[in-house]
Amino acid sequence: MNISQTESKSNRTRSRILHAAAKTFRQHGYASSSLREIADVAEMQAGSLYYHFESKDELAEAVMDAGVTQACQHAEAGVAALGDAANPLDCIAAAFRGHLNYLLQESDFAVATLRMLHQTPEAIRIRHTHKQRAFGRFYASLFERAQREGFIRPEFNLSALRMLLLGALNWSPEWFDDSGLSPDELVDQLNQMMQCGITPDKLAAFKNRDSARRRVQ
Amino acid sequence: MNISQTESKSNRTRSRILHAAAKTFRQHGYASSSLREIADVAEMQAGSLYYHFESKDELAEAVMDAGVTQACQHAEAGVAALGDAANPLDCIAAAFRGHLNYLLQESDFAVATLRMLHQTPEAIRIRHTHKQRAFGRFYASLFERAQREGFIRPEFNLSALRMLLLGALNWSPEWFDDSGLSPDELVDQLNQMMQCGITPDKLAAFKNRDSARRRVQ
DNA sequence: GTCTATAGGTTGATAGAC
DNA sequence: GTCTATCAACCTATAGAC
Repeated sequence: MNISQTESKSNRTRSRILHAAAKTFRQHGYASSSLREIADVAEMQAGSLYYHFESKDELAEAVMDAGVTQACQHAEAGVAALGDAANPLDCIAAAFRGHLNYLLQESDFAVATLRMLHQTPEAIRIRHTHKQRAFGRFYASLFERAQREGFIRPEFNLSALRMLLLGALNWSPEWFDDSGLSPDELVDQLNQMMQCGITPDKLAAFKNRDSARRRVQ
Repeated sequence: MNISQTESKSNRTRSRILHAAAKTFRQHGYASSSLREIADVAEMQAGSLYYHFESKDELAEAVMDAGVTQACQHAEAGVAALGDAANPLDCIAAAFRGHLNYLLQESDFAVATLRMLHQTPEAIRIRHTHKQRAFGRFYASLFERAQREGFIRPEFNLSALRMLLLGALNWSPEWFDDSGLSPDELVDQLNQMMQCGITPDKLAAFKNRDSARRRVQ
């Protein structure tokens, strides 16, 4: 009893520090965030952080780990909710929905992670890249299945396609607040563009034929 | 004569410092890049930087200004090369081509700018946001014309669409080196997805466009 | 214009009281 | 577990020699 209560208390403090760090790192990046500021947000003194974390680096890495893990979990949960019979494009769309709702609503962790990438010591960056790849493979398998089953045209380079789309997601926290859209509306736009393109078919086909002819003449 | 030679020498040194700063900021971000390191790359002593720049902030802002300006110029140049008769989707594709070729090949400035955004003092960030908006309006006008003329379906929120696509561009330096693609191949994938989507049924429409685009390069 | 030397301030981290 | 006090290292920026 005593032990579990003690652990629970310690864990809650640790969590409070992690949230404070994520918030601060998100706002100012890694190097510009001092332990004094993080401690201030967590309502403690800077020296006290060291009871829970060995160094600033360890704290940063813990935030980054949580950032990838949580983003991955939300994307996977989106797919899982669809059930087994879903078609591959719906799976990708659902992963984006889970991922983006998390990225835009809940998460200082994931956004802090994206913004800290090129500031942390190299050892951290290397380890983080490996963890990130596991997340990448999850998405890669969704795209591979979709292409294999004929839902994505064979000429697409799946790796490039995946990274372009993840880039669109990852960049969205930079501007989303000014857009006036809801996360779900934004995902709808992305999925529409991804699956059907932006042109009205017949009009585009017609105009394009036109402009092609004009240019070839 | 003397004056112009002096100015030329001074300008060349200034440029050397700017390039060193861009390279260093790109690699480590704003706060983690010390003036000593920048000076080292520029092959001078840290104190000497102050003859050319008043502060680290001014140096950072100069790099960021160059980053937006150059990216904007390359996007505009891509469109300008098309001539007046080009259709709106070709204009967007050409802007992406110019923009992305710059972002992936030439530029420490633009990438450093993207990575410094949330680390600089707020005054810099605010001024930079204003300059960035001018670039945004350039793209916005391309998309508005395309939608007005029927090349983009009316249900698309143009602002969201634009920012999603620019996010895909802005994120590409993070992974491009591992992709094995050329910048032009990457732009082709992006433009294909944007215009026709990734599913098989619209392939024919794009192939029509393809011959037109390739003549323009 | 560039150098060296250094002031003045902040940072990550440690030690010891409670 | 948290606090206060403090150290050593590093940073930006300045001053003055050349």
